[in-house]
Formats: sequence, C-alpha cells, structure tokens
Amino acid sequence: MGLDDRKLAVLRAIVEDYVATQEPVGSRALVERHQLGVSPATVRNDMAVLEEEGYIRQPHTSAGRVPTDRGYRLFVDRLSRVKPLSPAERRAIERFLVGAVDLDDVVHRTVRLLAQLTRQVAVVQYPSLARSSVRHLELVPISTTRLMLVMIADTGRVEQRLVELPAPIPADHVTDLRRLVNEKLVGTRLSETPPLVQALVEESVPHLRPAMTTLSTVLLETLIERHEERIALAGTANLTRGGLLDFQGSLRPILEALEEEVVMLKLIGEAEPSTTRVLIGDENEVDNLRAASVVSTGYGPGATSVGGLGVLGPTRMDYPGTIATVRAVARYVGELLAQN
Amino acid sequence: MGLDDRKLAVLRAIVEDYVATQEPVGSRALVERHQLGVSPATVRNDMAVLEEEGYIRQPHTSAGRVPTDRGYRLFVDRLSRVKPLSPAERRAIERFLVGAVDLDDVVHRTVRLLAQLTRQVAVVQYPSLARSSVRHLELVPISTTRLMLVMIADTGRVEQRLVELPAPIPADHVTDLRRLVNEKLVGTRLSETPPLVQALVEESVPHLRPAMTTLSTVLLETLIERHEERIALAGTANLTRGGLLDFQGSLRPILEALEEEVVMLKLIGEAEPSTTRVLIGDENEVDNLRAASVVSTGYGPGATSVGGLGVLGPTRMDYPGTIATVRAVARYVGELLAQN
DNA sequence: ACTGGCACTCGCTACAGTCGAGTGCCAGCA
DNA sequence: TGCTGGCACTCGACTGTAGCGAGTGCCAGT
Repeated sequence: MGLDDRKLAVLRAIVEDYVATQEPVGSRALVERHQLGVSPATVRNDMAVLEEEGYIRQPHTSAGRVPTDRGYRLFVDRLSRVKPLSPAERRAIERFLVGAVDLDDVVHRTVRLLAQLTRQVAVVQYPSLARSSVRHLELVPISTTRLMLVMIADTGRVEQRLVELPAPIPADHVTDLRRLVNEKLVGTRLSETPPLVQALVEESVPHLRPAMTTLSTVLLETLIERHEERIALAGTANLTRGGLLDFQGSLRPILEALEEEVVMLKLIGEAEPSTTRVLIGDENEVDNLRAASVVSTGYGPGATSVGGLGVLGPTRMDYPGTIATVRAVARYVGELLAQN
Repeated sequence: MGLDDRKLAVLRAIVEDYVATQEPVGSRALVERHQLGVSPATVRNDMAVLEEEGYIRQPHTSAGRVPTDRGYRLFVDRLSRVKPLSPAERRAIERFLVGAVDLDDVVHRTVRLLAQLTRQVAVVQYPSLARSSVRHLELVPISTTRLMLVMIADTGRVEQRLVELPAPIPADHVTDLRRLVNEKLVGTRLSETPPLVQALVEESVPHLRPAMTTLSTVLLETLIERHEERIALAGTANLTRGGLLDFQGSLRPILEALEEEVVMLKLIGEAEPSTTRVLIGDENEVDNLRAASVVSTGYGPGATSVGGLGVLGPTRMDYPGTIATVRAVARYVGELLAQN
C-alpha cells in the first residue's frame, strides 16, 4: 500500500507539531498550522490510513495522533529536510573548542557543548585505543620492583599502569627496557601489536627477560586485549525536560543504562565519520532504552573514525536539528584532532 | 527549653520509622513499634513539644509527623547509634578494591562501590594535584615545535599537556630540559612549586631559555594555578528510588548540581580523613541541593587527606549506615593508596 | 504526670455529571 | 473518484459531593 505525497506531508506535519508541542495533534490543528490545502475531514481519512499502516497512533480514542517509532523512522529516512546550523551555533562550536589544553579537555568540552546545543544527554567516546598507534612508551621507576608504564597514543590519549616486577631491577636495565619497547612498538597500531610484543619477549637478552615478560603481560592484558574504552557524559539534567512525559514516567532505566559504559559504547562506537546513525525507540537493542532515541556518528582526524559521539533523548526529539548538530560537532572535533 | 530523654527517644523513633517507611509516622504506630512504655496520648504531647521546637512537622493537619532538617541534625549529632558494617559489606569492599590496575581504576571502582553500598549517588574526588608531589616529568617530542609534557604525581595521577614551543628544538635539548625539570621538581609538592619553576627559568642557559619559559608557563598555568581537580560520579539512577517523593518531585536541580564539578568539589573536598561531614538539606549552601543531604569525608594514604569522597541522597536517608559506609570506604581507599 | 475518651480536621477515594476535543462515517458535490 | 461539511459518538479531563479513616488536640479522671 503506497502512501501518496499528501499522506507523507500529513505525517511530516504530525511529527513536526508533536515534537514542538508535545501534545497529540488533531486534524483541525493540523490544517490550521500547515498549508495542506485540504479540509480536516480529508486529513482524518489520511490519518486513518497512516494509523492502519502503523506510522501513528491514538493515545486515547478522543485524542489526537502521535507518531509511532515506525513513524519517526519514516520521517527521518524520507521526510526530514536538513536543518542547517545557525551561525550562532557555528560560532558556539568554534568558541567552545578552541583553547583546549589536552585530550581530556577536548573530550569534556565536546560533551558539554553537545549537551548544550542539543539540550539532551551527550556521550563522547575517548579515541579508541584499538584504533590508536603508539607514540611513546615511558617507564618510570617507582621502587626497585615497581615501574609505572605510561603509554602515549597518537590520538593524545595517555594511559598508565603499575607494573610489579618479579625481581628488583637496576636503573640502567630500565633504560634498556624503555629503549627496546619504544624501538619495537612506536608507530604501530595497538590492534596489531600482540605479535610484536611477543617477539620482544623472545628476543630479549636473558637478564632483561623476566622484567620484559611481566611488562609484556601488562601491555597485552590491560592495554590491548581489554582495550580500555572510555566515555564522557553530560547533560543528564536534560532528561527532566518535558517533565516525565517522555520516558514514560521513569528516568531510572535511562540513568541505569547511561552508567553502563559497555552499553553506551555499543550505542555510539560503531559508525564512520561520514555516516550518522539514528536509533529510534524500539530499534534499540537495550531494553532500558526502548523509550529513547540515539543519534550518533564517528569522529576522527581523517576519514576513518577513532571514536564515536552522540546524543540520547526522547523518541520525540528534533531529529533534523539533532542530526545536524551531532555531525557538525563531530566534524569540528575531527579537525581539532587532525591539528595535533 | 530542655528536651527530656523520652522526647529524644520519640524523635529518634520518628526519624528511624520515617526513614524506613517513607511515610509520616503517627503516635499509635510509634508506640506499637517501639518500646516507649507510654500511651499514644503521651507521645502526642511530646510530639507537640518537638513540633514547637522545630524538630518535626506535619505535612497536613491529619497526617503523622515528619522530621525537619533540624530534627535530622539533632538525630545525627546526639541520637544515632553507630551502625557497624556487616561482614558482607566488609567483604564487598575488599573484593571490590583489589585488582585495580591504576588510579583511574581505583577511583572508578570506589565510586561504584560507594553507590552500590549506600544505594545513593556517590562522588569521589581524584587525589588533589595541589596536595600531590611530583614523581616524574616526561617530555615527549611530537614534532620539532611541540612537546607533550606528562606529569606523574606520587598519588598516581598522570596529567598531560601539549606544549607549543616558540622555535624548533633539537632532540638533545629536549633531553636537557627533561633532566633539568626533573632534577629541580621531583619530590616537591605542587603547591610549593611556583618559585622553583621560576628559578628554573632564570637559571637556564640561554639556548634553552625560550623553551624553558614556555614550559614553565604551561606548568604554572595549567597544572598548578588552576589545579585541575576531577571527580567521578556513580549511582545517579539511585536518585529515582523513592519515586519522586524525595527531592520534592524534580530531579532536575540535583542532576544539574551533580554536573557542576566545582559545586561537587566544594561539597566533598574539605574534610580530613578522621572527620565525617554531614550536611542536611537546608544547611547546604547550594540552592539546588536544598532537598538533599551530603555525607562526606577525606581520604588519603596517611592522616592527611589527598581528596574527598561522599554520597548524596535525600534528607530522608539512613544516616548512621551511610556514615559508617563512607568512613569504611575512605579508610580502605587510603590503605590502597598507601601501598603504592 | 500519665491515660482513655471524644470531637474535630482534612486528605484520599469513589462516584456522578458536564464539557469539549477529536474521531468515524455518510451523503453530497466537483 | 476524491474531497468536503455535517453529525453522532467516544472518552479523557475536570468539577463537585460524600463518606472514610488516620491522626490530632484537648480534657477530665486517676
């Protein structure tokens, strides 16, 4: 059953009105506020079809219509017109991101900016270690049997781990270790590192071997295998806008999901910079987020993504605006990273 | 006007019952559930006095009594009996904190543990840089005009900053710089560092001077002056327990306050490890938190605190239990830090 | 000084009635 | 065939009333 142009226009109008007013929209109001050129009765007929097809529904018999998840999906895919950012927004983005002193700062500023512009919850993934390469490895002696291993990645991420050595080790051995690991590993992607680390242990001279073995274990286990992904959150207070109407009355499941880093990573950590992913309500695999929508994309210095970012909000959100903002912010962050 | 022992016992009973049931408590219920040895009528007289003195109040004329902030204060100061941790809780704390791989991990585990045990929002401040001393400074060349400065503090904190040099600098100069700053600064407290950094610039040989000047600026401005404090949060979903009855219906102000790092730092970043601070409702200077209570303390490897931690919840909280848990967690974290 | 008894208050719930927004359907018209 | 105006109908939201019951304050009695 095809939907003709007018029916699509009706759906678009319903989505736009409902997003704006947060109230079920009736046929009369619709023809008043949009130039549809037909009477309310005609609109009602169209609405009946749209409802039959599952794009809209009635909360109660005597109420107006509300888009369903499927309706939003159609809207996003075929009906929404791109909404260019306002100059003010562009300026806000630029102003916000200059002057960041380090990666942490970049990520924090970004996530706050995104929350502020979209007025929703923002999530930013730190540049993924798996997609970073090693810029430098530093070994700092803490005691004779303890080293602090600091890894600096080309994305600016810095990770540190405590290494408990099996036996005391003199300072010049530490220097040797440092030289060796840097020679072998600098410049390699972390995801390709394991065989190199393995080789490092096997090739090492006997007196360094025990220390090198422990060091490699730490490297492999805590940095590479369970590659430590991280995220930053902001704007949770925005969940309370629309006073409990969104999210069917309880923020609890949303707040719980937001605290699960693994869940959030899965949500935002997939897309390439060029694509924007929109997950609407039910499409979400996380049960706790069945009442929410997520708009996410990747960011990176070039065409490949080093991390994801996005926002989470009620299914009743301004998709075109949100998508535009998420894209713009991701692009700016990518440029910022490219400068380093 | 003095409150005799029985009136205090009545207040204690009211607080305990209200905290447990979340419902205004009447005179009949009180005598049934506590061994007060008097009749409801007598309790009513006592209640009238307590109300006159501002320790309890009636939500409506025909309802039971509810403690006021002042009532909770009296309860916390004079009436609560210390509640020892259950063995299960002790075990949970130990289990949770072993196996942390680095400081970030310690902080994250701690904040989650605290949220889980108290079933409220937990806040943990990272060890304050101002109260840390320098363990090592590393300079990693990014390009000929860019260095990454990595500072490792004795508390395990690692901070990095990008340094844009005024002119290209050869590799051996970087080595010199690294040696110089480490010689002068390792072991000093960050709060005492400024004159040393100043001296470093003045004493440096001419060909290092420009680079050293920039480096010192970064050190002073971004690490020392606005000493970067950080916090970790967990358990925001716990705010939704007690379904909107706490926090007078809106989580918004609470969520907003939680996102303001400055606010949270002020709340939890004061006390010494030995003392526990309890701020009840109105006592809170932050307007957004007038409906909440905060229990906080300091933690550190020794007797002085390097950071604060605490929990935030409704004024109607289990103070004795929360205080005990916060103290215990702080002690364990202190021990953990002392081991490094 | 405490207690039992009693009148009183007032929030909560249930129920009935009204209002109005919005619908579905149908006959008529281009 | 497709659109429109008209009309009966539905049902949620709101209002007002009444009864219930938890809880209180007060008072006279022990």
